[in-house]
Amino acid sequence: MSEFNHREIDKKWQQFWEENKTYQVEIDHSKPKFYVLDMFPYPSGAGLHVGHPLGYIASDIYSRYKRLKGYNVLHPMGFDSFGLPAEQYAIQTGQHPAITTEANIKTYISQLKKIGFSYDWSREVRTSDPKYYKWTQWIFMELFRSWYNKDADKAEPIETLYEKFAQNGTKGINAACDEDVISFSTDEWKAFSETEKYRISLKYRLTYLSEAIVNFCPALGMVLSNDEVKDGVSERGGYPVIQKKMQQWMMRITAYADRLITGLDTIDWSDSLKEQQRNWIGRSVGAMVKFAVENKPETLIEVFTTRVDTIYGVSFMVLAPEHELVAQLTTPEQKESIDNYITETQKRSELDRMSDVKKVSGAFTGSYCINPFSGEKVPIWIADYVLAGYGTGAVMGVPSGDQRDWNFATHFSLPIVQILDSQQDIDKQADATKEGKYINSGIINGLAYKEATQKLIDVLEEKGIGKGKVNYRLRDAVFARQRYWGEPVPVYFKAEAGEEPLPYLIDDKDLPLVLPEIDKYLPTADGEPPLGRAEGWNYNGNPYELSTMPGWAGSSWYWYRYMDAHNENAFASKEAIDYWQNVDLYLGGTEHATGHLLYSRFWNKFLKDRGHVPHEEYALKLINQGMIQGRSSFVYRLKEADKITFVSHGLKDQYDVTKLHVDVNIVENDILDIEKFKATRNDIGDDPQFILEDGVYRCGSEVEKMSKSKFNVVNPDDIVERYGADTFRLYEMFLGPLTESKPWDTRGIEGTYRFIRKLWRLFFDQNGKSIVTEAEPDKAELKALHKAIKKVSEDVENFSFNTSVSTFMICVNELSDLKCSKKAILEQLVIILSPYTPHISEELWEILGHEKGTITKQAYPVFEAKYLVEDSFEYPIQINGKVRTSISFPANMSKEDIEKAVLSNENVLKWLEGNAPKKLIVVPKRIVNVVI
RNA sequence: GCCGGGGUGGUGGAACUGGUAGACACGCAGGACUUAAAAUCCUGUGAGCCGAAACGCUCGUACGGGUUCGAUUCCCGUCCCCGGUACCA
Repeated sequence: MSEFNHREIDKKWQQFWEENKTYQVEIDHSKPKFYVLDMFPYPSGAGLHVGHPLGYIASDIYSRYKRLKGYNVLHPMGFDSFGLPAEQYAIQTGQHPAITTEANIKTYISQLKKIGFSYDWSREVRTSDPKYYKWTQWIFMELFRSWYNKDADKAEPIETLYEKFAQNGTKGINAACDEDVISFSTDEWKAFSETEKYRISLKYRLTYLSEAIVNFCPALGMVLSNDEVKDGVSERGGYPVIQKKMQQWMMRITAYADRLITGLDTIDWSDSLKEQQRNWIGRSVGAMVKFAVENKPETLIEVFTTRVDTIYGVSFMVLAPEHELVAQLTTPEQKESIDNYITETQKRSELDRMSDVKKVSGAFTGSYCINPFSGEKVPIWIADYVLAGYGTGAVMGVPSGDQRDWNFATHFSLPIVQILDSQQDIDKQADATKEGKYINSGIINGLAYKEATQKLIDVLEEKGIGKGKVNYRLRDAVFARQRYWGEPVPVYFKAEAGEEPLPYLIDDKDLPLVLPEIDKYLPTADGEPPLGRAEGWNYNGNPYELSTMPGWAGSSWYWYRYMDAHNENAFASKEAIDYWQNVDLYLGGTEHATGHLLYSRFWNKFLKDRGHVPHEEYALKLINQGMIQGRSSFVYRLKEADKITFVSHGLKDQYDVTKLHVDVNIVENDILDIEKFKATRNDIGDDPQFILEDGVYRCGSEVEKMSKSKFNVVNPDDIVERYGADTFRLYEMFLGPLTESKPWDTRGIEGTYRFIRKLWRLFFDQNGKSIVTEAEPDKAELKALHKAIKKVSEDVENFSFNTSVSTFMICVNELSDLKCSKKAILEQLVIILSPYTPHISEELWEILGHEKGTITKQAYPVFEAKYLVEDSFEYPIQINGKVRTSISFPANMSKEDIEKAVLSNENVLKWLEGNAPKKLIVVPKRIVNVVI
């Protein structure tokens, strides 16, 4: 083989691995286990682009490295195959989402296989497979069958709650539950009917029904995701969208808020990601205070505040426009303005409401409430910066201490009261200080922050008008989608005579509840979700729930399914879970920080509580890979010309032009392939003109998100076909640090391609004759090799794959300069390369005379320090911070001796010009600085 | 807006714990080989300055300050870009 042929080599080894089931893994108690997990992809219709495999390549390198280090590595792949895009496609084309999904998965698998990943494909899972979602439904049922006992700080079977009710009624119950639970005694409990007991229990379960606000599009009759809403109208059709309350299944994730925070201290995830989760959960310590409405002492407005100490500074009360008391509090004179304001608010999404802080808006209800401490009358307003879903949906306005309140008060001419003697310039802006002593503050006058807060909370609790409370920004998760392409909720509704229907779980033996066939994927005429179209969609005559589960359901437990992917009796066998335990390394994007990565931790903690899994946290280490952006190319079209004319990038400033995206696949090194351009575009006329520079058409470029509409999508298949899987793998790693986002630029791949060919030439001469020798390596060769072993091992452990590719390049350059083709060196080089370049490493391993396919069974080489010892170091010598000369000293020379030697060095003395050094800094093995 | 991340040559990036900024690679320029091309190899390549050359000098890690003998690295402020913002996955 004179030139290395990547097509043949890739094919040969991919086939070999498949036939020999090289990467299939079984429970093996003789080896330590290691579980490397990739976030599984949603199989979109566009297929993989070069950005997707970045994390997969990194995790594959790590997996292969760990195997060479003697671990039994579980490295699986699957598909998160329920989701909105397949459904939208189904709505447009009538094609069943299962069919498009199946086709997309096929494409994904073939694309992934071409890159040579060491996945155990026998364990592949798909969330939309009934055999899989049977267990998603089962976990939903387990959640429904559980309540959260705050005393035990864990989820327990609902039966234990029934027992507690039977023993003591609601006395002493400390549960995560709905706000509106009622109190009762043992006797009352016993007197309740079974249905009544059941109805009560629904308010305690970890999945429950509740009202939640959704984006509703009346014209489409659909609930839309935020993604489908653009500027207040639906993306499809451009119809108005309003915020509407709707009965929804919810998950009581807030019960786990504290454990989700404290658990972060036990896992090796990046600080920034942990910080995002902490902030998302948003634990804040404060107080709940009830304000009675003027002349209606029985009507209480509850507010949560983290600054109860500022209570004497309250000059207004603001409710969310959706707050349940708004209608009742609005006086007839104010009704019109309040109604208008509410209508306006409904048009705005939560994000708009939060983002827009410059514009102050609000409306006065006409009512007042009474400050429970000062007894003063406080006007009640509504404003959209208060969100119904956070806290109690009401805030007390303290303009002197909070900038947003200050803006509101200033805008509406409400009083601003100073409450701390240390507050400064409160006529110009709010001052949130906690320093100083309170003034104008009744019972806390003269106190400092800590005592004042304690005193106020004591009084609140004593009088029963409030209490100290921990509040979370985290809200319970909505667990229902009015969509077709998701897991059916295994619940049916049944009513006692004359009663509201109640939800009941189907029997375990009836799982999975399989998604029914329907004629269209749209809501029904009367606005029910698509499942309303399914015929016979009932359980023994009782209607099923019509919503399906959200996208995150199936991805919240999938790592367990890989452990035992085909088990029909459990989500995974006890034996499998005992062996594989949890994920040692999890790789995926940061965009999942507050979604998937939080929900999955929640489900895992729940499964732990109920004894189904062994650990509180499922992913010990998490690495977030960055995004790969696209590099878009542009052509410049003349705005005014008789014929359609494009002008080259360098000349465009001389004309009036429009910038247009052009497919990056017909551009090479920024030079446009004009013939292909003409052939592939039908919007440029028959005979477009080109104004060239240097005889070619140069395109402009910009870095943007990779997407079809920007014509900058690069398909890994094309790259693999042209350069081979190994070059592609190396280049993806070489592109930059794993965790950063960086642009794809196909040009640079030549460098890694050259590297591979250079590597090949260590084995063969131009005629394809092997030049490998059995000679003993010398010190320089061993040094080059062991330097690489050392650096690459460190880099793999630290996930610095980009610098390890550089190290390989340097090593091969050195060996090439040394004309080293010695077997002893090449063998080890090929092994350390094999996680990065598995195909060519296998090939070269065989060429070196080893049994075919045995490189995966080798031990990872260990570097030997003796080859790396430096006998001396070259010290740059700085005079006043500028390098003026350098001196070489033995490696083991003491700091004192170096100092002496420096100060007696001729060159140094010349630079000192007779000045006595003030200070001498010697940094061992680095630098010497003489300050004069 | 809020939360998190980032900003270094023409380009992607490197730089250990604060110690010679620009490793490695792309691109570009010049050269060798070749009838030619490809491939390969060699040389140069942050900006500016001095000079025949060697040597050398000044500036330079988004911007403005600060700490330090010394700052891409630490601190304060500003600008810009990316991710998330609860129904995209």
